[in-house]
Amino acid sequence: MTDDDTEVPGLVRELVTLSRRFRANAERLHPDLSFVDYSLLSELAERDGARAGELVGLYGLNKSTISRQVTALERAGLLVRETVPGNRRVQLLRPSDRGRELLARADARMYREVDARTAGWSPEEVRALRTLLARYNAAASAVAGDT
Amino acid sequence: MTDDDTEVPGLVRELVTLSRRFRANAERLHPDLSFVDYSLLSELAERDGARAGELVGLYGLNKSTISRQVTALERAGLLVRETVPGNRRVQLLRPSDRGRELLARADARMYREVDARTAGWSPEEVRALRTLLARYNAAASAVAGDT
DNA sequence: GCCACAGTGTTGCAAACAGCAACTCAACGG
DNA sequence: CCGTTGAGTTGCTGTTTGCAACACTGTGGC
Repeated sequence: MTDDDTEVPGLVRELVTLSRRFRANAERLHPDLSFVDYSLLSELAERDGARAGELVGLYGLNKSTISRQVTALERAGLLVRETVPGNRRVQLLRPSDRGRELLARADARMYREVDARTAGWSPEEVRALRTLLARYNAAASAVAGDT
Repeated sequence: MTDDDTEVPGLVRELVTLSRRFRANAERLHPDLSFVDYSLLSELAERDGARAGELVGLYGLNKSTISRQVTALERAGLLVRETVPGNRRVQLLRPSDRGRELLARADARMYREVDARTAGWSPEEVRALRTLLARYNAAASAVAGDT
């Protein structure tokens, strides 16, 4: 589009590196809660309950994948399913107390890690990265159209 | 550790969302070259050759994982191994012509995608995201100490 | 020169992660 | 009542990853 095109290849490389690395790193940071489990619980806690379909849309995964991961979390006692009164097809997913507990511990480690990596950054820079990533992620949902 | 701490949780969530989503999206964008293959070829092309151990360090993966992925790429004819004269232990990995060809196609799609997602951004914003991510990734290597 | 040791990569095994297609069950519209 | 759509689940398969054990190369005593 404009002449910021020269930035795009570099941006792609950073996005790829981050994506491939972040998961492995998270596994090391909190071995008791896998990256997948962490991401799901984190999302459910943030939204205070969500349906499986929303998670499918959010991560662009197949519904069978989400179904299995939810089942695993439930069996591990980290999440509970609530049936919505008016509609027996959908189920509201919510982290259990134990789930919140593990999530809080994992969160603490993640925050410490990101803190460490952004040590020496100005508050504005941290904020800018968060804001720009948020915009990018939001655009992602729109572009992909993966509902 | 200043009062930008309030930004960190939000930043973590964006990083998680991006990491979990980006891979699935890349698979859809260029089905002929998996995300894993793309990341490796991209890195090899950029550095114009690298050793397996460097890739291990870069992505924080187990060396067996890299070994297998390199083997797969070689069998697919997308990469060649060169033995370094002075040292028969190491091998220099390089994308083959066919590898570069597929990489170029995948790159084109990735660039288009990122372009689309950053449509409406100012050049400075795109540049800022790239720069901040680059700094974050660079810090990652340092913090993790994963050599 | 030989032998322990460190470096580099490979392989056997097992687990987590993911997609596709076929299925069940619930809701809705005639 | 029946066809259709929506929401999840399950069988099957393939990929991605880690760990431990291995093979082979180079290096440094001795």
